[in-house]
Amino acid sequence: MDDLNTFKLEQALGFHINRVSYLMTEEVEKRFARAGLPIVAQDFAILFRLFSGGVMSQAQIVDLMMRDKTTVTRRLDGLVKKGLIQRTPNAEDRRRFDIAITKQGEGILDIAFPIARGLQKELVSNASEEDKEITVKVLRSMMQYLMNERD
Amino acid sequence: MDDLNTFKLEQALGFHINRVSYLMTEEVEKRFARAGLPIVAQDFAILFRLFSGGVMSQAQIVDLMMRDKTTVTRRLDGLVKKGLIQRTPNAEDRRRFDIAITKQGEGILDIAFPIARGLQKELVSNASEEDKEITVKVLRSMMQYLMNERD
DNA sequence: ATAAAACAGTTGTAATATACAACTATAAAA
DNA sequence: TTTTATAGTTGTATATTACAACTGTTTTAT
Repeated sequence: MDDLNTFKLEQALGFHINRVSYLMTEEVEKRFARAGLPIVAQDFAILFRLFSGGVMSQAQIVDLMMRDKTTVTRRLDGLVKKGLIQRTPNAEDRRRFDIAITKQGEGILDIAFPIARGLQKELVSNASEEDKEITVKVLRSMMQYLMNERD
Repeated sequence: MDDLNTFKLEQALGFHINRVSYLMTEEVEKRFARAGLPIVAQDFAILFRLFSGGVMSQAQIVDLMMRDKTTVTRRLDGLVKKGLIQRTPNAEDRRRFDIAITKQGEGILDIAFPIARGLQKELVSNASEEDKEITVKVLRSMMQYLMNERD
């Protein structure tokens, strides 16, 4: 079951996780586009974090996104250009910017959130509460292991 | 629980799936690189499919990878250049190529497979057999839903 | 039988995503 | 006060991806 000759991809957890992740992102972005929203999934994640968590530094967003700071700089540039977030110099530390979602960004989020949330619900509509909880539990423990491996 | 103001990302299934997918790919590629393997996760998937499924056309690989045919052409170009697969003109249909893994490709797969499989096992080492099965079941139903949405 | 449509694959090109190296400016530590 | 660390940007390079347009081949329709 576990060697190269007998292993079946179709029953491997990792295979399913990657595929669902890919398809889910593709589908939510298709729906965003259909609704005329000028954002991709990553943008949505940033906007949502800023909405719930409030003002953040770019370094904090780097941690959340797990991308290089230069990558984050440029993605935030894009969101600023679209008017969805704003950079304000931080008062205490003049190296920093405070990144905040704008009213316009909130307007986008108001439309994007039900779309993303709706897809999620559709996807697990035939799974029991218990099964969903178990799935999250398993995924969370995988995540924790991977985060430890990371540093 | 389900509106923009009260929703918690940390208990959302979609969030975990995306994050685990990202971290898992990153980690397996780090381990491939450490072992001196000249492949990324996508290459591994192709090599593995060719090994288990035998010779395929590029169109079949397109379906498996869920990428545009031009993208697949170029990724296969890379694998041919590395000597890990080979293209042979198909005998019956002269538009087609038969794509096959080479001896050298199998050599790489012999090293890559235990690495990928080992990581998978580490990741779910503290989950029960039952919980793993439930997780695969949930993911598979999500996948099916998304595949239906697709066309 | 032949014209039209579909299919398999490639090439040109452009967009997007990503990060490393090197940099500026500022703050914290020695 | 000198050194080191932090926050963020810019230059540059690479990888991934796909659309449009193309060639050649096979299948379908007329």
